[in-house]
Amino acid sequence: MPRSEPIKAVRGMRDILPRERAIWRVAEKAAADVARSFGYAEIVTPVIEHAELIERVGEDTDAVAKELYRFDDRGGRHLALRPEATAGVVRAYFEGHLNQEPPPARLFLIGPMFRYNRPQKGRYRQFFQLDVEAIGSDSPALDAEVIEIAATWLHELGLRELRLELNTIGDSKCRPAYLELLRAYYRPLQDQLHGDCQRRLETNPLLLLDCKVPQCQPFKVDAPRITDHLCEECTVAWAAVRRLLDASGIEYRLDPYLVRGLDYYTRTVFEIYPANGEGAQDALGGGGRYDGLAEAEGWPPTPGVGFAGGLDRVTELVKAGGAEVIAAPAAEVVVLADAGLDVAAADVARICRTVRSVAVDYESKSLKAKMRSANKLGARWVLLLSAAEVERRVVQLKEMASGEQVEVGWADLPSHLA
RNA sequence: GUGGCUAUAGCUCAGCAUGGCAGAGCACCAGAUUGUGGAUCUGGCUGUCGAGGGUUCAAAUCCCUCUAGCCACCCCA
Repeated sequence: MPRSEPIKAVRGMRDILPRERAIWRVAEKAAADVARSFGYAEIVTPVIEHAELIERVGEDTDAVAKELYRFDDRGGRHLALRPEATAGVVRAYFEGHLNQEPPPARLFLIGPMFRYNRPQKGRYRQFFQLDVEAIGSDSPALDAEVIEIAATWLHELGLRELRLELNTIGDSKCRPAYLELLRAYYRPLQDQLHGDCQRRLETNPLLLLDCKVPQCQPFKVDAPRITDHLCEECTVAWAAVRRLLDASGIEYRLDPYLVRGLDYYTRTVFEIYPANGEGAQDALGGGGRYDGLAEAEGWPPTPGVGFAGGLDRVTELVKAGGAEVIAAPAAEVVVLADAGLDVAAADVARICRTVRSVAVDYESKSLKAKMRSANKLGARWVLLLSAAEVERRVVQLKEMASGEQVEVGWADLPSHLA
């Protein structure tokens, strides 16, 4: 019989198998617990959004320009798989009338994001993020709060050796003038910049500071710094964020070259890395303030600040840190019945299920083989069932760890397993 | 998107320079042990050698294309 190639997972997509799922559950639970402890409520938004929502919000960023999953549906709508969560959460904030509630709306979301880039370890086309957003307030205290949530989450997971990079990129009041200064500084040097940077000089000069191409590095040192050209409000906010972080004991490093690829960010920007990680795909999270986003989406101007952390990388790091997350056995009790006793086995399992997770071994194998399987699965007890025992409504209850075995009536099983 | 490395049993890999019967360990199955797991011993099963094409009497081995994984760049989570 001709066999065709088995169908494999799509490039860049991966399965989280049961044994890995345990560590993910720990990371997700810590995320939800920490977010809730700061008064953040969970929200779920669609994976699919109008392409325009995504595109309006970050035209010149790689995530949108080169890595967006775009497609048209059967109705001819131009759609996209979300590459990040903020745009959708802000949309939901207005559509769900959360702007009618006392500001700020404190929200968190855990879910998959999609970017069409070249897969590598720690970089997948579908990846999972914890997203935390505080929408409706321009208080710099919320910038610090969001950072504290991020730091607390990672700390809870045992990740202590971290580096928090912090910067401000001004706002619509002071940034335009600064960008002109930056352009004026770089224009005479244009020929010496690499291709992308030459183009960005006019479209998005802030990205010049973030460039890592060697030939562009020498010019950064003398480039004008935004922190020297902030407006009054931004100066005050910048000082407040740092004061609050200092008070909370969170260490950070000022990085004048840290900018965000997305256009809607204002003022605070930050990224979190493992302290000693020299690898490339190692950013654990990042975020910042996006006071221009709501307006870019066509909603009333509304400030906001948020954080996105990568679950894939965080779980990887927790694992690498040697944290033992032992997956609980799929079933605590396994029923091993002789052939033809499936109905009785299911009955017994049903009784036990009131107090323990129970699986029945329906395979036609020797008892020895079934014992081996139960042992491998990590079962705490096995129940042995023969025709004669079914007749008498009893089972042999064996505790695996001690090897002790007793005969128990079916009705008494729950109390023996409690 | 650019450059490089890799792909052989369910898993980890050897075999490939110099073409000549498809291998090992682990896992799995069975027995040693007459319904009873873990340790040990014995035996057994398992393959389109990633896919497609080319060279050759002969290809896992040499050549080309594709696909996928990994590494660096890039980007970021």
